[in-house]
Amino acid sequence: MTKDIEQRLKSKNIKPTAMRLLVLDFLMQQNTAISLNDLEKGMGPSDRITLYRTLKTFEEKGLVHHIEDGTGTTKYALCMEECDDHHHHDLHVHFYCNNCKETFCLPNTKIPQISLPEKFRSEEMNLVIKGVCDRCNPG
Amino acid sequence: MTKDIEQRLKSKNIKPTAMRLLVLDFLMQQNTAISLNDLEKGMGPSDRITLYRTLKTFEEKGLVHHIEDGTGTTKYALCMEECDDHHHHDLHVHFYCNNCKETFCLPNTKIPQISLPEKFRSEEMNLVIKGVCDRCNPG
DNA sequence: CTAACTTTGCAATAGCATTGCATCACAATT
DNA sequence: AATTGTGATGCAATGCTATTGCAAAGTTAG
Ligand SMILES: [Mn+2]
Ligand SMILES: [Mn+2]
Ligand SMILES: [Zn+2]
Ligand SMILES: [Zn+2]
Repeated sequence: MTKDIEQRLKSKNIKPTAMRLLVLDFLMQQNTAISLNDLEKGMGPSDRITLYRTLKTFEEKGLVHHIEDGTGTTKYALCMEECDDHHHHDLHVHFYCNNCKETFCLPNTKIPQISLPEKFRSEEMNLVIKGVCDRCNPG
Repeated sequence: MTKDIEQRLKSKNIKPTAMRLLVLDFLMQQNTAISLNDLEKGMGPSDRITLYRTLKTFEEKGLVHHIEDGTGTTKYALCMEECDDHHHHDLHVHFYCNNCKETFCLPNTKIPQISLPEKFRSEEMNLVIKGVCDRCNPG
């Protein structure tokens, strides 16, 4: 149902254009975080910059979040929490597989509370764990 | 004492060239992590690429570690733990100040143990906290 | 001194992120 | 229905950082 997708955009105050419907549809099919390149290759022929700005818009509106996994290439994934245009609260851990080079959201693995030194105030946290993912692990 | 610095290089199996002595000296004067640009500006006139490779060498030998703080620019800082050419164990937290834009090592703030989902195996961890640093915090 | 190896400097390239601007699509207004 | 304003899109250009190739200079061992 494209209605679903359209509704999801509207609920985040994003105008549901054709391009945006396609991008969101594509994002919903992923089970790993993807790069702008991945998006470009995965979609039909479309302008890279428009895709870039679509992702930016989605992020601003709290529909996707970006992940800096240490590869130098920003990855994007749908938000699972109730993010909005004012706050992202992605306190889940991200995982980068050294073997298959995929980046995962681990929505059920939360970043624990950290007690910082005196007078440091935390506003955001980003924890990336690198290793071998479930699919690449034998056994 | 330049002898000190020289010894520190030798103990990590790094040949103490003039350039490397200067770079290490500079690094030891910092109390935040610095970028290649910072290094270039902070040093006398010197070749950017040589500085880049010097940092790479230092990192390979376990003298410095790099930090991806999410700004897109890699930062470097001296290792405090007993890293060697085979293993970095920087399980401390890094902090990026949204106000002064500096990146800090918090050597006394360790990354807690995280229990990952079934079959995910951890090899490295990187936790960056963003917020306001002690120097930028009133009170 | 010579030969082998390492470090340095300069030039070039590769990648990704980001911006400017003109055009297009759409929806509200008259 | 024509007008007009706003946002979305497409294309070109740029900026910035990381990275590599190669030749010159420096260092060390025999
Ligand atoms: Mn995520
Ligand atoms: Mn550190
Ligand atoms: Zn994997
Ligand atoms: Zn600060």
